[in-house]
Amino acid sequence: MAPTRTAEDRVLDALDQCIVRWGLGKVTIDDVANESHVSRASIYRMFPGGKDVMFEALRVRNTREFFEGMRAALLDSDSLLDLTVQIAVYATTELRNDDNLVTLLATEEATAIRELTVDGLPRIINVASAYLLPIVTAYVSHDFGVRFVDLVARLVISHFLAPSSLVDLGDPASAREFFAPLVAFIDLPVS
Amino acid sequence: MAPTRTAEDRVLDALDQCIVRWGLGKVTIDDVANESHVSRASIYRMFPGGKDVMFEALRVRNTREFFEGMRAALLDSDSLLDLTVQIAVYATTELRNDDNLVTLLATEEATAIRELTVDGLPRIINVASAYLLPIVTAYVSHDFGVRFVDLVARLVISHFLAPSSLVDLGDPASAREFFAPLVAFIDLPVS
DNA sequence: AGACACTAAGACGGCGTCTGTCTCAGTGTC
DNA sequence: GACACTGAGACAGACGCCGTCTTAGTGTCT
Repeated sequence: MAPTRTAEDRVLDALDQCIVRWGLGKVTIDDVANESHVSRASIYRMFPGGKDVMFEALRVRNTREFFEGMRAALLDSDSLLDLTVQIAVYATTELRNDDNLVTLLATEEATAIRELTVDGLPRIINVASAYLLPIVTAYVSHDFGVRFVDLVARLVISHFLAPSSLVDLGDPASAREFFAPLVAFIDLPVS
Repeated sequence: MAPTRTAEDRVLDALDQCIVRWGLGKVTIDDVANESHVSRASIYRMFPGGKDVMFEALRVRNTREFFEGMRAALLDSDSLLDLTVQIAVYATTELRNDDNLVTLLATEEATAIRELTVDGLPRIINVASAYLLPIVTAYVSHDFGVRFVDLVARLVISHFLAPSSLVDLGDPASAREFFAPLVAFIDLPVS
């Protein structure tokens, strides 16, 4: 109830609530307006383009918050492998514990999968780069870091959607075993 | 998955699922058809009149199951007061523990309240009479029993929707204290 | 085999709801 | 008083849902 919460934040919070209650496909602008106590007109002023833009804004906010939480949770690492394992384990665990996401996968599977692959993955990778590149570049070059973050993001999401019998990225030991060969050839401890 | 489950049961189960997922007001016949794997045409054949009739069928089934559960849970009683307390406590507890109902009251309050008052109460009282009259008439006449079941049903629902500071019908002692004066003048142990 | 009952699939018109844009009146701030 | 912003609501158009209907396909009887 802090008055510092912007109107946009209140609308996006309301949208989130509506999605939880009624599912992605059933939310209307009127629902969000009622829930947020912001008029429909103001919502359209806030998100020119309407529903799609508002939904995209929520996804961007959620993605940001996801990686903010990750950055706050990362401990000091002594190698790229160590850092990668921390990232993969945190991300996998968070995804598995995200009740909204799990519900979405159960009730609106097609939409949820698109959001984690074709539709949403580019944005996820962009945000991941913004948050993780400064950390990753402690071990590798910028250009390599970009490709490495891209790779890890894809692998984590893929293993979340379709768990492998060979590896559990939610388990540190298993994740380490999995990533070791991938980073071995450039894993240089920071002297 | 028992093959004995009728198509109607499967449709009503699907409807129940859809309501849980999407809320009363957002369920479409197509949702139910997909969820139940019964075609839309068959649903209309099954419930002539469409959506309203199907919803009413589910409410009837739910009400029946509620009172079947109650009848199975009732222990032998030695007086009308004792029986009344058992009924009130069971009903109140069940209502409070009904997750679907609680969710409905949180997200679609207006509809949920109508369902427990103006719209649904006549049906509830009818079913309550059908299940409880045979038991109640151990202590009182048929005509009095009808009016008594009606009275108890109204009181339980009223106290569920608007809890009183004077009495908690979920608590046996409190319920006994509350009902004692109401049944005192006709409470005749079955000699 | 043929008659019968039943179902899934989907086309159809009608209607209600949602969308996105707009106007207008009210409020608070310089 | 000028300005920026908001809520309320009208509006046309699009869309989705409803309820009915037809058609083709399946399984069960005699």
